[in-house]
Amino acid sequence: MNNQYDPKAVEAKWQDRWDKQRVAEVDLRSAADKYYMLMMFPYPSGDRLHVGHGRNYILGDALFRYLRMHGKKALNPMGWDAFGLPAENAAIQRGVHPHDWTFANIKVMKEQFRRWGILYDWSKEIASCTPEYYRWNQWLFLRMLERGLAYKKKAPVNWCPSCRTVLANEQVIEGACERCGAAVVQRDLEQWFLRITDYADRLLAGLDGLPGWPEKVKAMQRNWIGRSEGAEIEFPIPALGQSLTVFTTRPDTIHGATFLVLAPEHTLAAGLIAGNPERQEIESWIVKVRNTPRILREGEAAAKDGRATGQTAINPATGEKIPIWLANYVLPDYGTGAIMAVPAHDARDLVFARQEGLPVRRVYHPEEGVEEGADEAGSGSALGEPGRGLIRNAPPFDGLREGAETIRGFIAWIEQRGCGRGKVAYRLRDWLISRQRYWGTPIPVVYCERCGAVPVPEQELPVELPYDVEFTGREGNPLEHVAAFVEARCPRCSGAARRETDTMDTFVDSSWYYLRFLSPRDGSRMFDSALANRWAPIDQYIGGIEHAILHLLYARFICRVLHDFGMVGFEEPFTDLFNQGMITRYSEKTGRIEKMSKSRGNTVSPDDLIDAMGADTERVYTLFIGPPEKEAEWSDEAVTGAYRFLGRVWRMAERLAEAPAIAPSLSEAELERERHAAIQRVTQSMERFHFHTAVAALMELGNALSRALEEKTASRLRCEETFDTLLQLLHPMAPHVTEELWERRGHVETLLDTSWPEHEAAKLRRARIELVVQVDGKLRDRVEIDAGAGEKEARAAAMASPKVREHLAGSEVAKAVLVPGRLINLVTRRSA
RNA sequence: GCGAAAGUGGCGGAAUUGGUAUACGCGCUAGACUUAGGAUCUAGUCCCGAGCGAUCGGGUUGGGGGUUCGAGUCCCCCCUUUCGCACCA
Repeated sequence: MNNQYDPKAVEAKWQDRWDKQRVAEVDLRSAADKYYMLMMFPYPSGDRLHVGHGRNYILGDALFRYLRMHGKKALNPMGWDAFGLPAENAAIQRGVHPHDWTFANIKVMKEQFRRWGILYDWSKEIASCTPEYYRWNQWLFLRMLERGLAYKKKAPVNWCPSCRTVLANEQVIEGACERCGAAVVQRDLEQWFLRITDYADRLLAGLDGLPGWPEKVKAMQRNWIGRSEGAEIEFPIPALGQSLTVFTTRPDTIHGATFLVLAPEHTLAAGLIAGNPERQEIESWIVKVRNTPRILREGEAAAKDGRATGQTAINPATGEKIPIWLANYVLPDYGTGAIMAVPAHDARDLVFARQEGLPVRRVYHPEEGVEEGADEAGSGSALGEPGRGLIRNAPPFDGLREGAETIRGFIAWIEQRGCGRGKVAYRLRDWLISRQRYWGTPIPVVYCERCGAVPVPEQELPVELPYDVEFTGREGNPLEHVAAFVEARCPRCSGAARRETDTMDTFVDSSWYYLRFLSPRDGSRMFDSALANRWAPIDQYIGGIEHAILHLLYARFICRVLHDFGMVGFEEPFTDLFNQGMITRYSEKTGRIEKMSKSRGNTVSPDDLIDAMGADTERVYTLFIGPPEKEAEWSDEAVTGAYRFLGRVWRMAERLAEAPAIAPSLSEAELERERHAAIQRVTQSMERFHFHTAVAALMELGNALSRALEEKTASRLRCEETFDTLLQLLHPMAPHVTEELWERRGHVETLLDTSWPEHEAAKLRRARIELVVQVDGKLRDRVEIDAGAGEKEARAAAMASPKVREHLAGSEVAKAVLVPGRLINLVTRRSA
């Protein structure tokens, strides 16, 4: 007889059984109620999952099993976000085809999920790299193209002149190509965009209707959308016979605009420097700025660098001629790519004005008697604090106070004079979906010499990725060299045409996958709207904070597009969002505690851990490690705490026989109380996602039962009942060992099919309680008293305590505050 | 710089609504058992002081102030840390 806890055989047995019985499978049409949970769409990257990754899935599975025991057959599907750059890199570096590499990785990951004991509805499995899936990316693209939501424009890419290929941002290391080290340049290419900016306002407003989302994520999205109200103002340029439009949030400072600054990329730049004697120098400077990778240009307070164009514009408010400059600190794609510089009220403009010796003119002046700010840009740098100053020398606005009201007045005045209009600008840019890569969804367009860009007709979808491709990492997109793919017929005129070789950003795949899970094999449509409206939006989405912005914003955008197309009846795809914190661990490499990752060499392999202590141990520890929304440091030593706990539970099963048939005393009511208290605490903890306190409560119940067995204070029946409850409550965290012990206890039904226990309030009450006695708020004694005792009795019992008397000596009790069932506080007044 | 969150034993952390601070676990200490192990069990473990002792007294949730019979929790000021954003006009 072996009473050593050995999880290996037990876990294999139950994993096998869950697989065979397809326990997580949900019939979407007949399910009585709906609850749709979702884990992030994982990328099969080829690196084995480590225990840090496990947190997401283990958390989800604990929730799934918990719901299941509440009678909810939740839908928990899993699929693969299978396109992407690493597959292509693997092909280049190791000569494995991205397709084969990806599917090999998927197989490995599925096995890892299995070993964690995670239940997914695999009948709904999808992989975004299959034509059955990506044809609907193409279909959606065509619908968006029809409605002007997809369009093409020039945009810069990172270009390695030596490899003659496009690089992703992460392939550019300090301005150089990661492979060959050549200096990377910015090159303009015609690329496809989705018009997410049309939805900026709706995406922003929608955040207010998401109480189930973490504030942090909503704040990040608001920040990313970056809405700011202001005005567009026209500054006439007499020499060119046209005017320049700038965007400003501070039209009220227009009288202080002493020069204009354009981004070097601005379309008017060439015209403005045409007559400049230093034109050549300026042109090469422009090229230099443009070739600076965006990350460097925007990064860490890069020095301001500019050139005067030699031209002037007219400030429409003052009628003055002001110089026009080009400078790197003005971004080409925010606002109009041009600003009116007000150095007196803008810190950046001030720096630049001082550097170049440009004039500074104040609009707002401190009020009489108000201390003047430290420097001349003091006022105005803190917009939104009205009353910081008054306008002077700007008729007809003199005397107005800084604030939103004044700004509105200026906008009205500018509109009236016909030199501008109120305008809202967004930081959000349109979504660039073009990738010059093989391993992605081909964009369904062909280019015909006669007809131009022509969409591929719907009946010709999918445009399939060819399998036979050569991967060199050089000479651009491998697809360009596949003649059978590139050479096409124009759908309109049947003439010779060239197929688009750009593929789509993988965020397109992940922005609607949750809908495809509902009808994964439907070859006739993107998804089944009736099922989508029944099962979506997602009740609970669980994933990492790293997707707070891009993925979640794109998915919200696409959901609205589908809504506007009449395909779904809701605008928000994810009702409740939970972001689990990352698992960190000390890294030998860097000497710091960091996010667990392969590159930092601080991962812990679940395979080794499971071999040594079992998946249940990993699960319990992962849930016990701390509040799931916070970062948590993995401790190799602390894992043994979980292992010991499960071992104690395991051995307890045999010790149940030691309990006496009949309780020797009334003290077994205490065990019953502990059992109900545990039910209550675990349930409350689970509802709040506080799995760590749920585990703690179960450890306490285990300790209580262990004590009862040791001291033989409870009958066998009571001990068995307590043990069964422990197994039920522990099941979501440690499914294998609990099922096994449950079965060995002789139950026929599996634990997963039992219903979650409920606590009885009556069982939580004690007849006699310990009442804490405080004197002036300080704990002095505890007295035993009837639970239902009133203030009179409580006070009498408190006064009966010698310790309390001692502390009351020389004082009299002015009043007593009773918290029923908890404490009594005697407040003294010094005796006269 | 802006925004958000958080500071509790040697460590991870607990404490729905203001009501016994430090649950649970790790580590550590002592002991038991043992054909030595990363096994199991028992007891102890916030700090200071007194006592042979069961105990007793005092202090403690980053610092300071306030509200309250009572504050880890609420309010004000300060300090520190982490995360996110950052030439966004």
